[in-house]
Amino acid sequence: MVSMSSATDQLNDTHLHQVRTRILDWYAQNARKLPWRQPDTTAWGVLVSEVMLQQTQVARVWEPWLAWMQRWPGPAELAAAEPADVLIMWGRLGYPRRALRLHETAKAVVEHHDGVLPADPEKLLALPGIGEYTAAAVSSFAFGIPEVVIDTNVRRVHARIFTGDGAAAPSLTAAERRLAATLMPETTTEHGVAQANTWNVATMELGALICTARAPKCQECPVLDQCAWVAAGKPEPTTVAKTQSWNGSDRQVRGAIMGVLRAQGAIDVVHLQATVEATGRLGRHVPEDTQWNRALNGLVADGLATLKHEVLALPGTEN
DNA sequence: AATACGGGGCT
DNA sequence: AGCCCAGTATT
Repeated sequence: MVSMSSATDQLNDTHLHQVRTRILDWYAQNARKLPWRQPDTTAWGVLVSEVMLQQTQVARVWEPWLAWMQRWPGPAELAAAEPADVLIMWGRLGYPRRALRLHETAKAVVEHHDGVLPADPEKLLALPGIGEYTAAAVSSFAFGIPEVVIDTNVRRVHARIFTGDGAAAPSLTAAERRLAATLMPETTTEHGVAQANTWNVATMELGALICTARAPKCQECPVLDQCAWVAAGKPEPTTVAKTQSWNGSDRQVRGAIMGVLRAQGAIDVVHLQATVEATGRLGRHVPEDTQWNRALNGLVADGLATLKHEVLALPGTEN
């Protein structure tokens, strides 16, 4: 394993320039024509795509993004929507709290930014559901501000090419931020700024299409002969992220309840029992009372479900 | 620094 | 049966 400091030490201008050029050229030839990359996409549309893409793959976001933008083209339209409709429209994208945060952001943009999404990454960061990655991504992709964009793809690509590791560390480190900043093209000219923004998306694209987490397509990689990880014989990653269990988890139960609520066309839990009985079952996993109540109370507390009337009997909770 | 938080697709 | 995914917020 090569340490981060020695990796940056061996970065000479020629090597870095070649890596940049090859990845930028590769992107020019291989970029996917994603709907949110169309030139007429608004900054708001870019934000919507980025929020949907948080922990959700491109293939699953494609159609929902199109339908969403058709229904709510801008922050004003979304701000005027009912939270229940927003959650139902979110569908099965996962992590439905993202939909709620996006709705809150739309309202904040209307209220505090004259209905115009700000370009400043710090202002974006202050909006709900927008963190370090999304703020930088929207600034760079939608507004052409050369922020350093670091997502899971970028981290893996940098780790392999420059550090020689098969995978990035479990969480983003200061060393990774420094390296990523060092790798950005100079932004002293207008052309440099444009190149820096393309560098951001090109590195992400390389990670998504070629330098994938499992079974990377190294034979098709434009920087195969400049990759520190390949040069080291592609050693297996030392750190393996532990996977969170799913079967029987609260998340599974919460997700199943949300599925029933979407199917009934309303997020109020008053009719939940009737819906569950009418549709047969909640899912494969039948929760115990305590877990059912914990999940339901959690959803209500999170604003993902509403309790407009007192619920007299929930499935399995009648005494 | 750890943990909670969906859901589906791929190996 | 794991592993992974254009992360964020909370503890």
